[in-house]
Amino acid sequence: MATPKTRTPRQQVSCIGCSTCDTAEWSALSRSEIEQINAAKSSRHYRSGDVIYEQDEPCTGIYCIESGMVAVRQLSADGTAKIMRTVEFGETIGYADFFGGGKYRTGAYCLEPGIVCHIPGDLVRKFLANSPDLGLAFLTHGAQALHEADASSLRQSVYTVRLQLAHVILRFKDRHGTAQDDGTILLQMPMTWTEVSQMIGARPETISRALQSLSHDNILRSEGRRIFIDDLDLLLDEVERVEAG
Amino acid sequence: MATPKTRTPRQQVSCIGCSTCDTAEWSALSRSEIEQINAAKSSRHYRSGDVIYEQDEPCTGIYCIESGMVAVRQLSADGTAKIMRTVEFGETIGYADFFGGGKYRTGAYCLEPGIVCHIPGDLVRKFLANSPDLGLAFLTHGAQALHEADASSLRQSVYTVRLQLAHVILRFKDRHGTAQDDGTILLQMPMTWTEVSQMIGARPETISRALQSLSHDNILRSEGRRIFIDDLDLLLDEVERVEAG
DNA sequence: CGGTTCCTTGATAACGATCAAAGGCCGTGG
DNA sequence: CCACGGCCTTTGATCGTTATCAAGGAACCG
Repeated sequence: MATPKTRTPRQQVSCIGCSTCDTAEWSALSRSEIEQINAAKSSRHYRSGDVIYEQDEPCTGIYCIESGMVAVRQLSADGTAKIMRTVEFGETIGYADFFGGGKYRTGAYCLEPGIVCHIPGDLVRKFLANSPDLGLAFLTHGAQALHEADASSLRQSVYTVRLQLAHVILRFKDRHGTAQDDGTILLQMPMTWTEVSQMIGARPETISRALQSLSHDNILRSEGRRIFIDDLDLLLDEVERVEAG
Repeated sequence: MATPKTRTPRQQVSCIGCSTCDTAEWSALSRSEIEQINAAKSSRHYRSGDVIYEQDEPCTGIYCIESGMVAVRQLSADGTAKIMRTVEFGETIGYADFFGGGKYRTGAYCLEPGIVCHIPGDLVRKFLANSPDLGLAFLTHGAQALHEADASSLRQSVYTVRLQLAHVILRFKDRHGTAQDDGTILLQMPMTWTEVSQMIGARPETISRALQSLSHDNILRSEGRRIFIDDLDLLLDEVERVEAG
């Protein structure tokens, strides 16, 4: 039984029945193994902006998102940050860095308040040595992440900022959008526009102008972090015109 | 014992003693398992430009590069290609797509003539189910690939084309460069400049101009696909000035 | 040889970055 | 409760980089 998407934040959560354990990789584990994780893990509530782990820190283990939304970012040497991906409840992060070497090569912090659990590295390694299924699950997840990274990189090469913005909005629409009575879709952005600019690899000013441009074409209206998608078809066209040639 | 880097292309190769089997993931397998692979695999010689597998084709297995250099590319809907990474002998490709879903989400073709072996998917799956070590090896390799994709994406966001070009040249220098008597380094590019432009996500004209610009600053000279790096320090500075802040 | 692909160069335009400034929103502390 | 400071957002003006279009020449292959 899936845990409902909206949940009241709890300080202490159990792996038993946790949405993360029902999803993806952890479902490969037996009940008794999950209980071992439950005993060894530590969970903590994070507020918006709280850092889960920092780039270049040594890896201590991996993290499960119980609730909230997390940004995975990479810092350039000159200090500018790029958000590589966002992760929501049910997903595991830090495993690629964990397997790839001793250090976190990306950082992670919370966009929305939420609960994140830490699973010690030893335990992961131990289970992995016995359970090929768990390894395969991580492999599948990692392959998906790689594909999305590639796709994102491709978009960055060929899309204008306006197009990339449309793409981002459509992505979030699926998860965070709610249909209104008047047929428009209300979308509460889960991050600041500055952070959106870091996802796309542009400047905040450029995002602001791209938003303005979409607004001018009567595709949407924005009020702060809220967006009203007036003409979803136009927005879809915007992206599909390029994606479908 | 590692097989020497330069090898004469052979039509038929054995996995026993093959450089690929000594490296990375396959070293996790026992001798008898490698012999099974040897019996089931098929190897083939590819010329420059020959396609190993095409995007959107169903996955039949994974490929080991025995010799030569391979480009992994992704096609945009409008037909423009982006080279996501290049792979050389000893590495395995296609595994991420294999684990990630039924279809190849990237395409692969040879930049240089070489021998590539195909290992049927069933066999991979079978070994993977029994050998956690093999899974872990793929996991490690995949994590590395993801990290490199992230790093490349970050560079694309913050570097100018000239800087990215300098970075690419330095990458290839390590593998393909040879020191000359006069202190310069001779580098034979393993791909066309148009392909370099596809790696970087720029137009060929822009690469040509960036090359011109580096040339004008007495950092290097280019003659066709050959580059003479006159001032390696300047070239390193070019990149480090940004990487080291 | 003839055709193709690749490379180069020039002129121009589009896009996004940069710099600067002002207003809004929010949390903090007086 | 209000004032303050900080961060986010917006807008304008300008500049730099890269794309685009076009055409000529070189290299390569059948």
